[in-house]
This record gives sequence, C-alpha cells and structure tokens, in this order.
Amino acid sequence: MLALLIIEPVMSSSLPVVRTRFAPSPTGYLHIGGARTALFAWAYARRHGGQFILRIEDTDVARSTPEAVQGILDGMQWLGLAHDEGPFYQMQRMERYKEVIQQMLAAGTAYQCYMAKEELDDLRAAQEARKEKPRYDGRWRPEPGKTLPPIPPGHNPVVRFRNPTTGVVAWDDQVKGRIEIANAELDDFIIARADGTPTYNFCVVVDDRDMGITHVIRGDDHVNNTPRQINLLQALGAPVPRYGHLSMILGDDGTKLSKRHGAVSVMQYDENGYLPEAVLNYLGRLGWSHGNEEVFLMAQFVEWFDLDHITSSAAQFNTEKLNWLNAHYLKLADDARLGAEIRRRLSREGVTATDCPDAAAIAALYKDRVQNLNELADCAHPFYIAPHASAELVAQHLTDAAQAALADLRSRLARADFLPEVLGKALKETLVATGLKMPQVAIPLRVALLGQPQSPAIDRVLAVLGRDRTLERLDRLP
RNA sequence: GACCCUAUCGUCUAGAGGCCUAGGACAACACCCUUUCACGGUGUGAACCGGGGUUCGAAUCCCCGUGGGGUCGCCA
Repeated sequence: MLALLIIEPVMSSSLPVVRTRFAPSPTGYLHIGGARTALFAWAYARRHGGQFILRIEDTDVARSTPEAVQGILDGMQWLGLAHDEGPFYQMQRMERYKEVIQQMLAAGTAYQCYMAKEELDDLRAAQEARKEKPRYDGRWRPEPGKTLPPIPPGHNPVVRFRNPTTGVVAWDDQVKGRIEIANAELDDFIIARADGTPTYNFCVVVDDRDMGITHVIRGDDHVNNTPRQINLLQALGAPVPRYGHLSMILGDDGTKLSKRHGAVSVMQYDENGYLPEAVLNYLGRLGWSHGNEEVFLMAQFVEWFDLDHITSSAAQFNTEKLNWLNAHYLKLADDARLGAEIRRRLSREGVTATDCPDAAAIAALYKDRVQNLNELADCAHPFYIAPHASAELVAQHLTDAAQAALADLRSRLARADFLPEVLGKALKETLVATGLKMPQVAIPLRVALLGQPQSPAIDRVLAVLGRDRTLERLDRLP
C-alpha cells in the first residue's frame, strides 16, 4: 500500500474542470442525508463532465469501522453513484499530513501548544461561567516580543493553526449565498493532536487541495468549518474551492434524524422493497427543483441538475411521496427484474420453489397494484405456497352455492387451455349454468385459490397459477 | 449564551418587483372506471410567520421581532 498518495490536481488550460467529492466518515452506515449529499456531488460532477471522488475520512480510529466502510461502499453501489477516483482513505495519507504540518510549523503558520487538556477544560469552564464563547486563549501563540511560558516537561504538544485575528472570512456559498464570519469569532484550532495525528479540518484541507477539488458540496453542519478551512487553505497558498452547503433532511415527523430516530441505512430501503431509481428520484427532488418536474431518471437529473435551484432551508422527509414514486417505477420496471426480486425476497422466507409459476409472470400481474417489492413478494407468496383462507373468509364466501359453482367451474377448467381468454370463457359458462353474477363466483374462487377475496383479474390469475395448482386447490376445498 | 443559517398549502416545492385571483406534486376528500381490491382518470379543499419600511406596485428587496435549525472537541 502506498504510504503517500498525492493526487496531482488536474490542470486544464482551457476547459474548466469540475471535481467534487463525497467524504463520509465511516462511523456508521450511509444514511439518507449522506446519500443525498453524495447524489448532488455526483450529479454536479457528471453534469459538468468532471470527476467525482470518494474519500473515506477514517481518522477517528476509535469510531471508524471496516463494516461502516463496507456499508458506505454498498450503499453507493446500490444507488449507482459510481466514483471516478478513490476510494481514498485518510489513514493512508498520514505521511502527507505530517509533511504539511512540518511545513506549516517551519513557515510559522502553525505552532506548538503545550497546554494540557485539563488546563483547557478549566479555561472553557471559566469562559462558559462568564457566558463567553469557549475558545483557546492563544497563550502559546508566538508573537513578536512575547515571552512564551516555560515548556512543561513530560508531555507532547499539539499543533495549532495560527488563525488570523482580524478581518472577515467570506465566501459565496453556492446554495446559501454570501456568508461572512469575523476572524475574531475563530480561535487557533488544533491541527495535530499530541500524538501527532492530524485533525479533521486539517485533513480535509490537505485532501481537497491535493485532490484538486473545485466544488465542495456537503451538509450545512459544515458551514462553521468553512472559514477555518479557507484560512488554512490560504495559509497554504492553495486555491479556495467553491462551497455549497446543503441543508439537512428532517424525519417524517419534522424532527431531526438521528441514529435513535429515523436515520436508517440506505440499504434498509432495499430491504424495505424500494427501487434505487425511486429513492434517487425522491432524493433528487428533496431540496432541489426543476420547475414542476417531479419524475425523472438519473440521466435526466444529471442534465438538469444545478446548484442554483437547491433550497436553503431544511426539508422534511415524506415517506408517502417516496412510496408513490416507488409505485410509479415499479409499474415501469422490467418483469424479469421484478421476478428476480420476488425470488430473492421469497427465499428469505424460506420459499425456494423454483418450479412454476413464473415469478416474472406474477410480477406482471401485480406490479401496478403494489407500492414496494416486499408487497409484491407477499402477493406472489400464495402462488407458491397454497394458502389457507381464514375461517371467517371461508364462512363468508365459500357458501354451498359458491362451492357448487366452483365444482361446475372445476370440471370446465379441467378441460380448458390455461390461457386468460379461454379461462374467462369457462368462467362465463359457469355463470350461465349457475345463474350467478361474476363477483359471486370470482370472489369465492379467489378465496379458494389465493386465500384472499381480492386479486387481479381472476382469469389472468388462473393462467399464471396453472392447471395443476388450480385443480389441486379446488379439490382441497373445505 | 455567542456566531451562523433559515421561514410559501399537512409535506416536497414553483416563484429572480407587476405574468399571482399564488402554480405543480404527494397526502386528504369526492366522483368516474371496474370482475373484487388496487391501479388509472376527473375534480374539490388547502399556504406567502408577524410588524415596520423601500416602491406607483412586495410572496419576492431592507430592518426588527418570533419560530425552526446548525456550530461552538486533541469527533468528523
């Protein structure tokens, strides 16, 4: 493994290059907010013919896990958000960070601070008691003519960035507009811990520079990091990318999403029967708009996507609308694909029958009536495993008259070709023979065959169920 | 507490000073279709947070409130 991964920024003489990145920290799965951030960063790069880079920010050794890394990779793959470069792992770039820290120390844009953690805690406590903003007081910051405290023995210093003390840091946020923050609000933050490992704001800056990131699209919980990063970038003499901060996604109930509440892995959406194109469409429309357009596939999204039409306020997740989109894409989905999904889901429940009926044919029967793949699998279930209707349904629908009609129908079906038109004709013959109306026969038939009083057109159901299963189930009537 | 962000139907949103009698979508409701249940179709109700300005004219610009959110770590 390379100890040093320095990516040369792509220098194009004429065409403006767009390079975006998605930089999650692997302390948990990829959730819906992260997925939208990734989607927007990906779409922006695609829209401009640029590159999308995946970077894993795993410097928090205590909380990062390989499982989380895999979860993120899986989520990205399920969504189809392919990266052009990476994944890069920050833990593999340690040498590079240390090198830059040495450069900054040498240049005087950073300095060592020997203040102990306990001292810092005391300082903060005192500041808070005085209702001040807690911040480092600069006691180890070298100034001309200033005498620094004697270096205490026995412990290693942290490295702090020498942040400008006056003036303002400002940027034109691509989604929120101009934002200005006074340097007086910022303190000399730590860029390397006592053990020498670099911290977040520093790694981000080094990486964004080394990787030639031109547009930083991320959650707006990073707005307050931006001025620090800009100052750092400037101290390094590096170009400042454009920033666009996405507001957060709230849960269905309007409250903040958290691990305990509503924040689920994108893979959970797969588990719950959502199609990736539905999730992508929903997410694309959450906080971004293109006039009144509601339904679009990624090719279209990429063509339309821009930063100008991103909402700057928080958006509440609406499962109902996602369900509607999912139902929409289900109707459009290929039967063979849905058939495979039915089998995958059924086999989880131990239903592994691979003989007829054909899952794709069942999908065709039900795909425009359900909202998700799990419902589709539920609909398919009685085709594979003979259901037992509830006593209530049996009592209600399988009356003597109905049983007699089904017996009449059975004899006709035994001789019929199992094609919808032929079956429909047999059904009508039974109506004539018994003097019953269609629902009076069709509903008992549904209960007998599928254990439910509702189904798609019964002749189509019969055709998919097939002669053997149909007759067998009719023979087993109570 | 300080700093920053934010505010149009229940929800996602359109809206770049007159095109707004504020549009679309989901959800809700009604009706139609129907072989049941769905799907689908048609229609109805539903919003510019409050107060001041600026302007001939404000949902749109400015200020002040209020509500919501974020950040203030040797986490990311």
